[in-house]
Amino acid sequence: MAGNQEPAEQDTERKILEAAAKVFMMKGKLGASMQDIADEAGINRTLLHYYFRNKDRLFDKVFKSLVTRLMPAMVRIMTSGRPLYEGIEGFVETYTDMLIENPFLPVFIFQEISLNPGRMTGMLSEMGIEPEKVMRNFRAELEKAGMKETDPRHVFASIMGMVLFPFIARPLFQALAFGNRKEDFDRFLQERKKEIPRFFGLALAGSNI
Amino acid sequence: MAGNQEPAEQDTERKILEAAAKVFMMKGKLGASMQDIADEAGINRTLLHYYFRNKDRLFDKVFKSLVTRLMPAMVRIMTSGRPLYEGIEGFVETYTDMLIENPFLPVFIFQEISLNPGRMTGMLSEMGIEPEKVMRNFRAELEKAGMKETDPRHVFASIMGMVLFPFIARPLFQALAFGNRKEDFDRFLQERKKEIPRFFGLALAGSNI
DNA sequence: ATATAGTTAAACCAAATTGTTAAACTTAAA
DNA sequence: TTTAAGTTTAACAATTTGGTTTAACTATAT
Repeated sequence: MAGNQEPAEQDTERKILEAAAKVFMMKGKLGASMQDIADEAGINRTLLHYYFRNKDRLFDKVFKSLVTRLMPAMVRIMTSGRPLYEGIEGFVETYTDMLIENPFLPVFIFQEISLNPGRMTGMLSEMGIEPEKVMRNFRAELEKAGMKETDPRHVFASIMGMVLFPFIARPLFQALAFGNRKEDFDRFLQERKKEIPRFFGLALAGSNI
Repeated sequence: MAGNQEPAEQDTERKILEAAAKVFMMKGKLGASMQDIADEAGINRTLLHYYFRNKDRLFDKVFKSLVTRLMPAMVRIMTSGRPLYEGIEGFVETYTDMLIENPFLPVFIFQEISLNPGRMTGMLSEMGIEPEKVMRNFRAELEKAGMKETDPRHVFASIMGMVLFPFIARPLFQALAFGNRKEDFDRFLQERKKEIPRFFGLALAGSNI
């Protein structure tokens, strides 16, 4: 074929998706204009439509890719196969690092699934995630670790909440508890990788007396 | 003065604010139109401008009132004066109940402070909240309870995260872990009032061996 | 050299939304 | 009954935005 600029084509598409993800995350779906995204990507607005037809289709692509980035880690904790404490330690570490790289991700995702809850259900099965199976695995892990009597969903909600809170509440929390000193907050996030597992270790110890 | 319909006037203003809060929470600031709010309040759109001039002023009023509703409970936990465990128990209970009444509140608030972080700092001092003082109190409480070596901010982040997570992730979490059975999810929220304090009790026991 | 995908520029339309204005109507207080 | 605040209706201007179209330009593979 003639005129095949494959590298440029792929590069542009990637550039657009990256720019769109950034802008969508920072301004929300409605707050972000196609022009904003074009500017961020350093291209013409017409080209956006050339590649992705319209805003909805672009947003869907971006959103799906972000969710699939967020979810696997979330599932991994429940299917790790390692002893609970180490499983938690590994999960908290990698998940926290991922969130440090994408600080706007959680608020963005949760806002969007709150505005459009119907979209999720289908997306989960598309990703090959089977809730019952995941939950059964997780329960088995907990029993191995000696937390027989605890509903695994409570443990799961606690872990997720503990990891996510600083990111979700960041501007408020950073102002309230760190006098808006970003460095202090960042150090806190690093500490948290040890502190959350330690906390679960204590609870396990307490329950095994 | 002539033509003083004070009751009607107050009633309308209240109706508008309630409607606006509901619509803003469900659709976000940008997703909500003045017409939506007028419809929800059962009044004419013109009247909205008559009372609140423009969308920004209306939104500010609503947002401030929602934040002041959300914050005091958040501060109370750190200044309760009761022994830690009971303090946590009471906080989790009242906070959870409040969130059950306002399920969209957290996502809405955190989205908005994420989009407009600057607004918060001023709002905090307006509300008479002094971060340092609150934090000092909380640290004292923790020491009394025997958690001397723990940074109070970690405990705070953990409690808040554990309480908030089910609400923030609701559509996703409810689908993943409860097969979208609302009743099961609601029961889970009730259980959580006991489960979170129990968890902290275990951790305390573990740390005091 | 030419055909073609990629890209830009410019102009444009259509829809939605905010905010404003003027006029009329309602109701209750004075 | 008059007055004035509260309220509705209708219409309008201004702006933003998404989306489309057309023509031109670029670079490259054939």
